[in-house]
Amino acid sequence: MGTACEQGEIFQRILRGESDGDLRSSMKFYDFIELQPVDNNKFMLCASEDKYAAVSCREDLKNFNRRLYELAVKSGKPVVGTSDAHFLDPEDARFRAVLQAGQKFVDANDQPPIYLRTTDEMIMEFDYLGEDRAIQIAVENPRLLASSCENVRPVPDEFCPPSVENAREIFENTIATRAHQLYGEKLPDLVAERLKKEQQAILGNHFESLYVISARLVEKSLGDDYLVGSRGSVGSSFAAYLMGITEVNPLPPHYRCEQCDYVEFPGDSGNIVGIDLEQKDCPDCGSSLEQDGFDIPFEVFCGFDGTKIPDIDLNFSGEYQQEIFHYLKNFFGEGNIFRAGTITTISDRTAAGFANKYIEEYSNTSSWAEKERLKSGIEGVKQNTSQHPGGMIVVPENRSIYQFTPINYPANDRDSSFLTTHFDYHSMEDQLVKLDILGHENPTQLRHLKQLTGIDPVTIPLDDPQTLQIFTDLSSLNLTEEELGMKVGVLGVPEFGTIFVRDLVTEAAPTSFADLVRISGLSHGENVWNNNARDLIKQGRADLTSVITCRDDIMNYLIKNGLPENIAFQIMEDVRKGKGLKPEYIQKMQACRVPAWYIKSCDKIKYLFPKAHAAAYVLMAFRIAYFKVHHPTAFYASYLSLKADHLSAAYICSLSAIEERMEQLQGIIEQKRREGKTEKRDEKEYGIMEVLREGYLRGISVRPPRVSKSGPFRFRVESEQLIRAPYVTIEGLGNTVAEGIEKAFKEKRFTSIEDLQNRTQVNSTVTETADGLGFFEALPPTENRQLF
DNA sequence: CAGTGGCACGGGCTATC
DNA sequence: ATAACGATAGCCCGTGCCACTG
Ligand SMILES: Nc1nc2c(ncn2[C@H]2C[C@H](O)[C@@H](COP(=O)(O)OP(=O)(O)OP(=O)(O)O)O2)c(=O)[nH]1
Ligand SMILES: [Mg+2]
Ligand SMILES: [Zn+2]
Repeated sequence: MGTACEQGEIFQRILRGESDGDLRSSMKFYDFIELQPVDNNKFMLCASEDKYAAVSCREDLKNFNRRLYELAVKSGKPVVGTSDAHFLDPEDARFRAVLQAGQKFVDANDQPPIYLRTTDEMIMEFDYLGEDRAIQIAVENPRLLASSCENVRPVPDEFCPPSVENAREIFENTIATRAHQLYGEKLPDLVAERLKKEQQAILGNHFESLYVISARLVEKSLGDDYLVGSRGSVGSSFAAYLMGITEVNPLPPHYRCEQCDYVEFPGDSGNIVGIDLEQKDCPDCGSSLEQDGFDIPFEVFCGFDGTKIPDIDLNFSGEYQQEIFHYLKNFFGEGNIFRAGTITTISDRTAAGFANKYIEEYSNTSSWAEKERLKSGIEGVKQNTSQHPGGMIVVPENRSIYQFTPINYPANDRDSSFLTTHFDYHSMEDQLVKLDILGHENPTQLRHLKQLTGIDPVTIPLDDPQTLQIFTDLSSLNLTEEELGMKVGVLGVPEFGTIFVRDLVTEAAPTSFADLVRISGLSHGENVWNNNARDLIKQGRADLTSVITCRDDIMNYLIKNGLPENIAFQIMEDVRKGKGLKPEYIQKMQACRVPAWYIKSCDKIKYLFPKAHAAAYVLMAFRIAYFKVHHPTAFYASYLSLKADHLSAAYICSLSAIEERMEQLQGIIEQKRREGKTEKRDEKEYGIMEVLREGYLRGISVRPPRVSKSGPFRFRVESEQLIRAPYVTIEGLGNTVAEGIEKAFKEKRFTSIEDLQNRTQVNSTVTETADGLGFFEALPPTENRQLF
């Protein structure tokens, strides 16, 4: 425990003029006394505060240090020279100034010289105490201090998995029972071998508890009638499939009989997934066979040698995420579950803003290079802490969170029901396990669709031809390309509806479920489709089945070409993280006659899905698409009530309002893009409007609920002819001023739209439409909002 | 009725899966 | 390098409004 700088207790006492005796007794608490260079305290000479009034020259500052030294010696405490370093080199003071200017400090340019002194510099700083003492302070005592510290390892380095009672038994029993349920009394060799391999790896790496608790979470959610979406690489695990953690079956495409034990792996069905197999009846009992299997290697999840520590990802309904958090906390206990924290840094835009501001206020340079220098100098500086989207860290019973990280309330909110780790989870990922409990809207939407139609999403036929057709043309939607302005009917289908994916779908022309999985892979990550697969297909060098569409493609292909398994795996991992290919890997690939285009393709990819994730997402997308084709009203209703909770009634009733809004949004989006803004709310709203518009074109009657007011509109005319329409609560619509203003407009209380705009003080842009008014701005969202 | 503290909302930026 | 990965969410700040206070 050292005495710190002039803000520390001891120095403050000196400034207050305390006696030697008092100072010495205060010093007892500390292990060593710090002396800092006098220039560190130079600011006192011209500071206006009272406590510095008596400090008038450098000699005064030296005298402070002389006195500290004497008292320390008398108290038997070692004196250590410290520089109070806030930056490394003197010239780095500029970066600190930029940071402070950005945070509205005044006089940011007045920086004390708090850089790291070299030994020689440090000796010089204390020469007024005499050379021997200076050396003692700068060299000998710091060494003494360092040597008195034992060798400590602040954080354990071994893997500390949580333990769930009987986890091994539960794990083994569950997968065995379920395997026999699905694949019969005697498991086919392929199934048995896969299970054995996974079981060994999972138990060997102490992962069974994570499987068991994940299964429990899914069970809990399903029990509360909230379906769970699969996600992540865990769909590569057959054991996970058997435990209900994922609905992705990683076995090769196969048939299986629900009524008897018949199982068939047709083999060599390379380009398709189980869903695409031709339908057929059980040769043993005649009932219609089930088809499944996406053909995914377990190693994508776990690696070959057990060094990869995977996580388990789950998509819960956003509405239900908190519920699961609490369930997890109750399961492991308050002190064992923490939400992972994240650390916000000063990044591109903020750094640029700070640099600009600094230059504007403190410097007159117009040099682009200097601006970039200042910007890059502050990039990456920690700014704030925040909450991880869904990462929950599990601390085993025999450990304490403090062995790994401090913890804190998110955003200093003491009412928060969760604490977050102060360090991000990467600092403890090799020690503790993390469950990724993400919130997503798909499960919520499917839940609504189930409620609206009575159809259970899991029963939806995944080979429904009309649903598959929307990825080709608009025939299933009874629309024309002219009407809709696009060739395919994927608007509103999750992760398929954006212009980029629409064009991709159009170009790639999928004809099977397997193709959809490929497209899902191709449409996520930079340089997977554009500048890559797309060109290769155009040039005829490859086709949809041979380009790289997901991580697994790479690993499988390289192993097939004769690369060692672990190298193939490592290359896959580097590629999926966008690291490009190391020269040694390129050599190895060339040695195995991997074609140049393939190597280049790997090298360009910036991010790549695992097939398991693509499959999981296509399953969800396909079901939502099924509703879109066969139950359109329910589809648009569920979509809009989830996504468009900001639309006012008048807006929803008018096609012209929608189209005008779309036009307006395009302008805003374009401008933001030009300015390099990162905010995407307008783009999101545009996407919603596209779906809304499509609903109209399909003749769907999308109407707001009949508004039953919870009270009369408060609507009054102020003396200065300013109409105020305070928020009123309308059941089902939440708080809105829209209705009241529209009513006033219809009563001709405004002379024009401009008049309305001027006198209502509504922030929205208002336009007149055929059937009312359009309000183009977000209104307060409400809970439990039902539009239909 | 001026002053003020607090809240809601929109917008900007960042993190993460 | 060519426009394009999609989705979800948290935190902070400025602004405007409102209720409360004295
Ligand atoms: N579109 C998109 N999806 C992502 C991105 N990062 C992650 N995801 C999705 C796909 C992942 O499979 C899923 C889970 O993310 P994880 O970080 O857990 O990685 P993943 O499970 O794929 O691999 P892992 O075995 O956990 O290392 O979330 C991304 O940058 N873009
Ligand atoms: Mg994962
Ligand atoms: Zn049968």
